[in-house]
Amino acid sequence: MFSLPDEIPLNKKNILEYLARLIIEGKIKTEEALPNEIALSENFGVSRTMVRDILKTLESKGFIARKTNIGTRVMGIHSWNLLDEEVLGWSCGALTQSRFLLSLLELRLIIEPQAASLAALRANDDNLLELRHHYQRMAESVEGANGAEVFMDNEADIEFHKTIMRASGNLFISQFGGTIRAALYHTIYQSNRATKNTLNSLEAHRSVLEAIESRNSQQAYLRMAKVLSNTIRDLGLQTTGIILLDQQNQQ
Amino acid sequence: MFSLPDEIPLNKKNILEYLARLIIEGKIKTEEALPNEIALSENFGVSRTMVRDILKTLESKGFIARKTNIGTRVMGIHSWNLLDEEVLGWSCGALTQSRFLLSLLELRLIIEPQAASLAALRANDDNLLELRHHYQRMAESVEGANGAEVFMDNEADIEFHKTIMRASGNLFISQFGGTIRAALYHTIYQSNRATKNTLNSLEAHRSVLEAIESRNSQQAYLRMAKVLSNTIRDLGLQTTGIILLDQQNQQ
DNA sequence: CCCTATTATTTGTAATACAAATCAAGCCGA
DNA sequence: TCGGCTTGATTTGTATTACAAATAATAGGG
Repeated sequence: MFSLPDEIPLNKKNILEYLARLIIEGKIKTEEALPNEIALSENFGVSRTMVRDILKTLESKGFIARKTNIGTRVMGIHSWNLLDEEVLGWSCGALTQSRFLLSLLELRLIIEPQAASLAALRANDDNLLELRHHYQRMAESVEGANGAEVFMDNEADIEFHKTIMRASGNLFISQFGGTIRAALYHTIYQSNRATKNTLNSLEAHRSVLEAIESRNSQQAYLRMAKVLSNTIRDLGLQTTGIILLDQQNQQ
Repeated sequence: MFSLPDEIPLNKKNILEYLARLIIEGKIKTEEALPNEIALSENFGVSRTMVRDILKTLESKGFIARKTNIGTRVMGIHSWNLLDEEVLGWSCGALTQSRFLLSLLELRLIIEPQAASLAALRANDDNLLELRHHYQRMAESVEGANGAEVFMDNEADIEFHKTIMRASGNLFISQFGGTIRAALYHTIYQSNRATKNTLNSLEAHRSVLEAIESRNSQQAYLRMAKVLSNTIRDLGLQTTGIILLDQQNQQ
């Protein structure tokens, strides 16, 4: 019934990911029932304890629902806990790009400029120090590269954005850090930027940093919006319907 | 060591909530270690199986981390999965109001106007029908009440907001529906609105509905922002640092 | 034909045993 | 004395078995 590729060991993590991907990819359709726990344990050759553990995790991520004597039924995408880091990671590769990636970029475009604005008002000295540190790492990685292939330290990039969200002082916005990590990973995978774009991107990040350091919230907002717009443009996508304050409308 | 009030039966759900609240309220501090599984099972008088089940749930919600031979240590608030509906529900009562509630309202102010804008562009006929239905229920509940005490159907209110988020067509924004439910619950608990405010609120909701129905995204954005601003004002709070397009800046 | 009781199936809980990981202490040798 | 290795103890992780509880399906009686 179910079987993992031979080279993959049958541990909890792998079986979990295998089943999750089957659901995400639609191999197991919504409302369909999974075999009962004993059948699954025999199928995978693991104990029922482990099967239950895996099912419990799938349940907590919103993939399935369980009831006594009903069994396990698969839930639709609207029940999935997409903001969960693992779920997001699995989904990135699987879900047919456009809608998913676009939703993610829209979310960033909504959240991150506001996060930058709040950070400009609320960041403490540690936040500012850390932010500058991450920027330095990005800058050094670009300088260190030779002219031919420009390399940007993606980890530093991710941490830069995460730090801003933490510095926003908003308990909920801080939570999106993990979400962004997966997003950037996927983004970077798709867009192998040209030299010029990388340099532009670095410059754009620097402008955000400086706006926050100088406590100018509106400028931080606008510049972060610019960073994201560039990313979206580089990916050859476009977002419609997000209302952004722009340069002309500055108060 | 740990003990629930006598009147509460010792089932999984109750022990889970009990431990979660201890952590949220700070009775068990961050980085502190919990007793091992056997000790806990003896303490509560349940099997180790159940204790493990509970701990696994706490882990999935970000409250604790577990390692072999290290034991279970409690994590800080930044690890908590605040967007989880249950976590949010427990937190509402426990966390010292101001920071938590303010974060929640900021999040709504960031997300919901944009959701309304997107909904104006993307809502399908079913969405519109459902939205109008929820509005009708709100209106009827107000009309049905006598002059003395005006009653607003909160469930309809919640569903109204959830429907807009679903109609936004954004996979991630849809996820905030559950978050908003808990938020409104808490909000309503605090603010026993005057008659006038209730009528104003109904009117404000109607204006959002009409903007979405007429596919005017910017108007939907502005009017939703108004709804939320009113709520925040009625609670006697104020948000700073959120950048909103306002009437004067209409493009 | 409808209502009720029984049965069967599936998830939920318990108890026990052992495996695996990891920290700490002790030992040994250089 | 220091560093690395071995050994043991502790704690979580996995497996097995048995039984409880919930509920759908079936059979039986009026």
